[in-house]
Amino acid sequence: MSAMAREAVIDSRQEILRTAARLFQQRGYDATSMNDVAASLKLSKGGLYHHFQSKDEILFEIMNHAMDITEERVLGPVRGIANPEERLRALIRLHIEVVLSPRDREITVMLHENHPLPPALRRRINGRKKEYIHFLENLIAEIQGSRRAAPRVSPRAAAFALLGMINWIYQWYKPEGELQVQNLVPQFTDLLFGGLLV
Amino acid sequence: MSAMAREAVIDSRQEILRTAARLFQQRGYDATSMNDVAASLKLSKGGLYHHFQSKDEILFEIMNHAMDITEERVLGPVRGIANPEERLRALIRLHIEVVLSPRDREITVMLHENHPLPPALRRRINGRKKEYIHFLENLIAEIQGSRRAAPRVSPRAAAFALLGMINWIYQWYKPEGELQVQNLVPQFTDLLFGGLLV
DNA sequence: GCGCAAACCGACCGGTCGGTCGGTATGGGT
DNA sequence: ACCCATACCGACCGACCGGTCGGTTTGCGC
Repeated sequence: MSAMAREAVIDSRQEILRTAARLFQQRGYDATSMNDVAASLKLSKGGLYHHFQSKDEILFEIMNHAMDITEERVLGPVRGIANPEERLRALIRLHIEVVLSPRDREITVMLHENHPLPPALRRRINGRKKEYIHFLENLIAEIQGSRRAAPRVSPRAAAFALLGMINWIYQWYKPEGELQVQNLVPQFTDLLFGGLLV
Repeated sequence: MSAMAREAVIDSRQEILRTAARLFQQRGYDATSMNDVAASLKLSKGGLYHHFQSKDEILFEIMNHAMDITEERVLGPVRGIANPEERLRALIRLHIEVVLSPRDREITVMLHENHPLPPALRRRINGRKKEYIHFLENLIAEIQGSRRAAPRVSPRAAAFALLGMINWIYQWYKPEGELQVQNLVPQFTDLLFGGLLV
């Protein structure tokens, strides 16, 4: 197989994943049939099954890609920042931007559709999620460690709280609403660092 | 119809809803068939349809009941508290307890399954959710208003952040994990009021 | 102990689902 | 010009879905 043909395969697989992710996000995974996905790509269902073995595989690849995006666009840039507090501020901003990016529907699919994945595949996704949580937990511990007294909030609880704040956004966010991404980032950052009353 | 018979009807409807909520939470709404629900109740599918017109109706009643529970067990007790800060502290505790209560599976079904609801019914549930958000937003504004300087975090952003922190818990909470409800409540409360470093 | 409505059963319906398969079109390499 | 892997089509499958319906059982009121 030539290099060009190999890349064409990768391209068409990724185009399928992008379209499927869009449909899964809009209608939900169970409510979207393989026929729907195929038709959106101007493809027959048989043609679609030439590229993927099963609906499960498509969902898994979407979620795996979502974790790739997270590592590339959140963890990657953040690792280069020396100051821990600035590192966390950047992580909050980048994570929010990824969740709200209209281009990356894979993220919200991953956040919402974990039930339908077969257990073996779900464990692999959960493993990658746990890496992210540990990174965040250690980062928070590092920031807190520089203070003299032991903080009242454990790094683990703070990490889950922050993830909840951010990952829940897709449930209520409206692009036309009064709370836009540019207000959201500083407010969530201030809240995490200083609480309600700062 | 006698009073006893009328209550029996209500009872059997609520027993169906309880069982359906348990199954919907465990397997997901779409992945649970009416046959599954009927079989769990030792009922035929026809018998189940004697009590409910459609699967949609069951889901709607579960979510409506979830909002009833929230108003009864969170908003109700909280309204009697005069001090705004104490009111918010109680709301956080009660809301977390309701989300984590193994008895009230309706709550997590409501949090997770909004897509499958027909638009008309979904609007009714969303209306009730918005009332809760406004209550929380006004409460936060009241607390912040007692301070001299204008806070950096708007009541709206803080309300959504708090809801995200709490409503996301069902995604990661394990009863056997190290983060139990009795640690969770004070830590989330401290975080909201004072941030990471307090 | 009879009447009657409510509760329930089980067979059934049309439709859709994820997935399969034999066959055809296509286009780059030689 | 021909080869052949790859891409793709479209008819088809068995299972199961939500929902219906005619008929039977059940149990309370009188």
